[in-house]
Amino acid sequence: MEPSFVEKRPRGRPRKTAQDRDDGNRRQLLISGAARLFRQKGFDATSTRDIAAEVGMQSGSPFYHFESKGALLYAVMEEGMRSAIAQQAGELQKHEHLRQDPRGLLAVLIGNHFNVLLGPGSDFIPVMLYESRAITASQRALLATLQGEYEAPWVPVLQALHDAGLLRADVKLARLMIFGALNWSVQWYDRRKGATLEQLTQAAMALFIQNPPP
Amino acid sequence: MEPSFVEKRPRGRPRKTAQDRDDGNRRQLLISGAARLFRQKGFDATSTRDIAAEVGMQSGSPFYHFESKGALLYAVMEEGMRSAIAQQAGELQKHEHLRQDPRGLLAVLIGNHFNVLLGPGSDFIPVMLYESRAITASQRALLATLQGEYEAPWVPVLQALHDAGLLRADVKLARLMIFGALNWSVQWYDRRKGATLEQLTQAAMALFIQNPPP
DNA sequence: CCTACCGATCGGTAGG
DNA sequence: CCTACCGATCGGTAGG
Repeated sequence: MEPSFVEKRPRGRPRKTAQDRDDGNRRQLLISGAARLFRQKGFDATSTRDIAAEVGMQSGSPFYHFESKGALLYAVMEEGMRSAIAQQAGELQKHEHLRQDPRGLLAVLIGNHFNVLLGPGSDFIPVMLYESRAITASQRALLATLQGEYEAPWVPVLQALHDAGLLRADVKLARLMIFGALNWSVQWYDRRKGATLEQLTQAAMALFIQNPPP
Repeated sequence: MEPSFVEKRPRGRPRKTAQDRDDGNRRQLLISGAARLFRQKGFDATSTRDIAAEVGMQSGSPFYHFESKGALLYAVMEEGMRSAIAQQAGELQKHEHLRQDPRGLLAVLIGNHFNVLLGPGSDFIPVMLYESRAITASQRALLATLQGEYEAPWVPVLQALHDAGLLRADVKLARLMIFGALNWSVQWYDRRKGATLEQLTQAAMALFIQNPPP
């Protein structure tokens, strides 16, 4: 039998080095640890003690970096949105040659969105999607601005597809339903089995987009 | 100024009559009150005291009817599924003349699903969709059986549409994405403004179903 | 960032 | 079904 007072963390708490004092290092660690737990167990079911333990801190220490548990949740969401916006912009730039091909552009947007939702390190946006009840109205308003920024490139693409007869539904409702179809994948997609993200993208395109008229 | 000790509920607690002792009456009241609050605030953010107050009981009394808060949540979900299954079966029977028309059948299924999600008294299924993290694995397995029962009529309809060239995506992925598109409406649909459920159904049909080949 | 702690709330129960 | 209550947990803080 091991004595019960052995430390669970190897070598006790992390050593303090000059690096550690480097401002936002620990703060970032808290944000990503919180994102992981919020996604796994939900916001309410995750205690600030859980989060502290996840990153090797004592129970009161998260409050040195964040005013409140809610502020930490909001930080997760905001960081998720900002990085998703940047990632999407990068993909669009990489495929700039598709500028006149709304079909190809939609495939790029959908593929990237699946990556944001289900790819590696993809805890932030699912948390934002499924925990928005837990933030304040003014935080929700701030996030809505970022969401508008994220959705902005989709609008002309969907409109062009509509005009070309490749997307028959009302553009606004189509956008809401397409995002629903994609966002829901968080509930059922299993990385280890089933389709790849590319196959998901192809299926989505086949589902939403009409056969080009001959 | 009104004195602050006035009772908020008219006439104090409800009188005990022979009706009230009628077994499942209070139990049902608890289930639907809990459904309303779970949907509004989420499972974790709703206390059993909130639920008791919602139906005019004292704080300990819900536990006379349910073993635990979790059992009450499960009761909400199971009742939601059973009633959705029954409602769907009724709609299909009412439109039996569409037996050879998979397009028409899908419109019936989608229209009914929007009603289950967004229609009057529609708290149960949204709770089931968005609080499944809070139930046990064996409860989840029981619900999965009911969900399979609910989805069963969709499968041959989608397969027939696929065979007819009206649905191009892989049938299983199409089903998952269609449910996603519909279920997500819980997050954005506002009964007071925007489209009717019929318009939603039409938009969904236009989005998913190809133009019939000439 | 840790230690030690507080007040509030919560799910649940005994006893009637 | 109510009254009175318990133990546990939680978000958060003072003081170092």
